[in-house]
Amino acid sequence: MEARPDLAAMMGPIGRTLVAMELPILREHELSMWGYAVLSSLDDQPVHTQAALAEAINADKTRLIAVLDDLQSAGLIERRPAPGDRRARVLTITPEGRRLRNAVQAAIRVEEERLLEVLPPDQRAVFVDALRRLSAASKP
Amino acid sequence: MEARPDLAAMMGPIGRTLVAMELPILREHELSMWGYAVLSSLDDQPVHTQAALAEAINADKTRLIAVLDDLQSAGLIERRPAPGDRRARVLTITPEGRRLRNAVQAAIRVEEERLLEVLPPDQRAVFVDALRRLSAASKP
DNA sequence: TATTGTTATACTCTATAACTATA
DNA sequence: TATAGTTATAGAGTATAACAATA
Repeated sequence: MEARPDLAAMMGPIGRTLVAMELPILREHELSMWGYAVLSSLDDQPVHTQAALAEAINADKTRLIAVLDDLQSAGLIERRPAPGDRRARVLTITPEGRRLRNAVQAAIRVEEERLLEVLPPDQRAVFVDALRRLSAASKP
Repeated sequence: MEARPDLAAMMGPIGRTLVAMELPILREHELSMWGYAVLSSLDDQPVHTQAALAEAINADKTRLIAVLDDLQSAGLIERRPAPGDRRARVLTITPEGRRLRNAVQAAIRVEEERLLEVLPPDQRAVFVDALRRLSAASKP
């Protein structure tokens, strides 16, 4: 067993660097971190209840409400009553929301690739693929 | 440019899984997350001011004080006045502190390796090495 | 004047409980 | 009775400001 720092001890600084890199980009687009998470989640497919969205992005459903209010009043998402259940709200991203989300993600991607440049070229794809596998296995 | 989730979006769930895995181990040894971070930092070498320790583990110096009080009264660290500067305190880990730290880290390592089993064997070392490079580059 | 450790205070984020309207 | 969304409240964690001792 080789000596190395704990995984969490290594991931902490990387995570802080990623957040510090994203915050200016988000602020430039007048979007909060949670707002961006919501847009990213809705970009894949519409969600049929706010509770489901909260669980999908690991947020508290009570905390999401102000976020959704802001996104809706900014015209980035739509909150329509669900056809079958008048309690629920169907959440969809608007074309403008998708445009904004794509712009933000593209800017973030540029910075991410810059960070990944500290890795030997043949390690980069392996690292990203490993992250994908581990995050998929960490869903619960 | 291949499509993939943001790095932060993938690291979030992994980080939560790691924390959820560590908490029971820490509780079993009656150690807080910050206490473990302090012991791990001091295990490498003594630190000559509390402020330096705070910066090393990315903590607020005011928040560290209660943590150090607990560790000291548990006999896991020593806080001695610095020879040259009577304001400062030299922080050292005790033999018992080192024993505890090693036990906790060994238990964490077992669980980490179990998580890494979702990766193809030839990806594991690459992933850990990439984490090490990225965290080293994320120090500021 | 600046720094070390400390205490006290304020603030942010998050979770808990309670309410309404539907089912 | 249970669930979706909402609101209001309480709690944990964190940062900010101010202090005494020393440099």
